[in-house]
Amino acid sequence: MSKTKPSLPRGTRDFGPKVMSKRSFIIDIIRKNFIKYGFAQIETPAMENLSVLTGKYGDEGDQLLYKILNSGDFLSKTSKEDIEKGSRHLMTGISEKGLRYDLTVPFARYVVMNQNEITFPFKRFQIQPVWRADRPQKGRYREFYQCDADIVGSKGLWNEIELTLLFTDVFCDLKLEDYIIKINHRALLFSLAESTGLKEQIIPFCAEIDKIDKMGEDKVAENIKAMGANDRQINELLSLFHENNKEIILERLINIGVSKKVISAINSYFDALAVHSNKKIKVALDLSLARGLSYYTGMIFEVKPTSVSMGSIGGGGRYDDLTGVFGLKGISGVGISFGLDRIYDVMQELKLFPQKIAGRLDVLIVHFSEENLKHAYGIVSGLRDKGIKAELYPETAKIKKQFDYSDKIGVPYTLIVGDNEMASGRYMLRDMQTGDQKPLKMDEIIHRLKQNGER
RNA sequence: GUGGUUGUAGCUCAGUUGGUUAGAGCGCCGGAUUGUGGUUCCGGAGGUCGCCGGUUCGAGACCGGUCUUCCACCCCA
Repeated sequence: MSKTKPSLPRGTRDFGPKVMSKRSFIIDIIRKNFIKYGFAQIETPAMENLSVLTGKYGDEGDQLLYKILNSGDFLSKTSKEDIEKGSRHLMTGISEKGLRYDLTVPFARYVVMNQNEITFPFKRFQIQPVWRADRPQKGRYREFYQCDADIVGSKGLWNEIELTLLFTDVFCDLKLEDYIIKINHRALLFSLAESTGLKEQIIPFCAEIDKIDKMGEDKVAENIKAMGANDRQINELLSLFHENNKEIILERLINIGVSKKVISAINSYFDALAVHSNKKIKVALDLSLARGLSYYTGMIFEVKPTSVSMGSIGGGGRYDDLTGVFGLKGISGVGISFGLDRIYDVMQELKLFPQKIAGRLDVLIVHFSEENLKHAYGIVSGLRDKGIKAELYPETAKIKKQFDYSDKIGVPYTLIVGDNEMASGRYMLRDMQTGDQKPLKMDEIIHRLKQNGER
């Protein structure tokens, strides 16, 4: 067999122990909060049938789907004509499965397939990787984790409020403060498009105003004009974006035809959040927020870091009829998603990871001789039985080498087992940070290590 | 998918208009130090210059392709 140079597909990564402990730090906080809010965990397969995935993410989304070649002689049922018709047509004959693109659509499929067992409202969370055949950049990967929480089968506004609080709690626990939750409502966007005379071009219209931050409003105004809006309509639109007072904005939106029901929902939403004044809720109405995913129908959310150049680190919204395409009508849902990999990148850039993320060990036992080593067998087990993460240096080696190892793995304490210790029954516990060491009895050692482990 | 950009030791990078045996710092290994790590000193290992092909007497350097990195579109977590 010829030797191959090891390599990884573009946009995918290995996670070593150091990175993994930081990723786990984030995941643990997200999971803990999901559970605190009463969500139940599920998992779905990495691959789904293409019939489930295609057509749910718009044309661009479909192109970003990873498709899996059929097994066996996948060309046997194709003809020359199929090949001549192009890869798009050919694909339908040779590929029936694809890697999931997000967690929401597989969840919708799950809900429909398990509708008889599910009690609504159903709250589920899911933390799994998704795959997109995108071109990688910073903060953009081909394999990345999403952490989703959705509530289906309930139209109550409390769900939106609760998810906003969930966003807030997670970022608070992460000590990530440089972010803003932007919210908007599809109905507002729709009315804006209508009053700008672009009712029929709602999607391109949204795509344009979504770019105001990036391209500036002059350029966007120009593009909207090219779509057919007149100067008066454009000025009207821009003046709305210039308005900072939320009440005035909402009032003007009523004037352009947004239903009072939607406006009062938005008002109730902000009022309810104001009640939770003990939390620092960083939420703002942003009329330019559009979001791409085509299935949102109500309120939409996006979490943007404010001091780091990075795309959104979370998002979500309400979808009234996601399960409809799978044959289950009338199930409304709302959900949010945390982008684990981007949260990691932001926290890394802002140096927000705690200095001491729980290490893999509480204590390492070092020794001077074969006899010491054997004597220590019982000590490690004893410590482990007490719930202490303990390791025994597994072979005789120079004590210097063993301390060197302790240093590198960053263990907070070493326990020294030598002839003196064996004779006295008191073992030398060394604090690797300060260098202080003291001969202690076993129960004192356990007490000390447990205290340190809980910190 | 379109356009650009990057690649030299484990890491960060030097390497003149193409010219002997490709360098540094950090890290790594060993020793100074046979019951004590982080400092210091001494010694050592480590490179098919991303990969394939071409031009040339001669390529790390030039050309083509490919993979990878990052960036701008597109889109998005």
